[in-house]
Amino acid sequence: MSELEIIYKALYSHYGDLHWWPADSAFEVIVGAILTQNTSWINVEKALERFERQLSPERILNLPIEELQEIIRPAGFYRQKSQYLKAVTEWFMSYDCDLSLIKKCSLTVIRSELLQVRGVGNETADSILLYAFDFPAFVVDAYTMRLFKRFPINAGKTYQEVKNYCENMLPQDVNLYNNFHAMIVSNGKKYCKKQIVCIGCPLEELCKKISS
DNA sequence: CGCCAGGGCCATA
DNA sequence: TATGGCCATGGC
Repeated sequence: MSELEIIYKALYSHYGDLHWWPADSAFEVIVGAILTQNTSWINVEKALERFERQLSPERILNLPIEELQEIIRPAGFYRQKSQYLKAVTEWFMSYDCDLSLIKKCSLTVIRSELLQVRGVGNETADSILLYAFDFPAFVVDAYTMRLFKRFPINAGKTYQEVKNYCENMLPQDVNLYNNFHAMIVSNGKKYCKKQIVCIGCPLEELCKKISS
């Protein structure tokens, strides 16, 4: 069993299935993925609530940029993110907002298209692929990097290296990728911010074993 | 008061 | 390829 699978099992025995992403629709996942860039989720929730149950591609495109900025202000970086939201929504509209149409395409095609959208980088693209469209795209984020550095797992230095390492090491399973990232984030918010071995962390025993 | 949060863009070397 | 500055709010 690989180190990754060992970590997964340790986390899973504690967290179980988290059923991410916390959103009511694929489009809300897309919006949330933009808004949460370098931003705490609690602030993203505040911004999402300010749409007052009226979050649709049409509305995002029709809203004057100033009004959109005012709505998403609590999520920070609101000037750039308002532009990003309009850009990614335009891309979504190019598929007529049709999920089945998007899912018929290959992961590679959709990923490269997303990466050409302003404001969509590696992590945002993979988050959208995995959590909005159910593609087997492993999501790497700051928590993942930190976690691997702590153990340590030499998965690589760049985003692509770490992503490829994980995808090659694990079965390409949407549900596995979904819950793995969800658990890494959930655990990372609480533990292992500074110390290598954190008391109470589900990975505590594993940390001790590896560091010894 | 300072630090950071579920990044990405851009300029520079 | 690899740094560094910048963006902005809210919690601690």
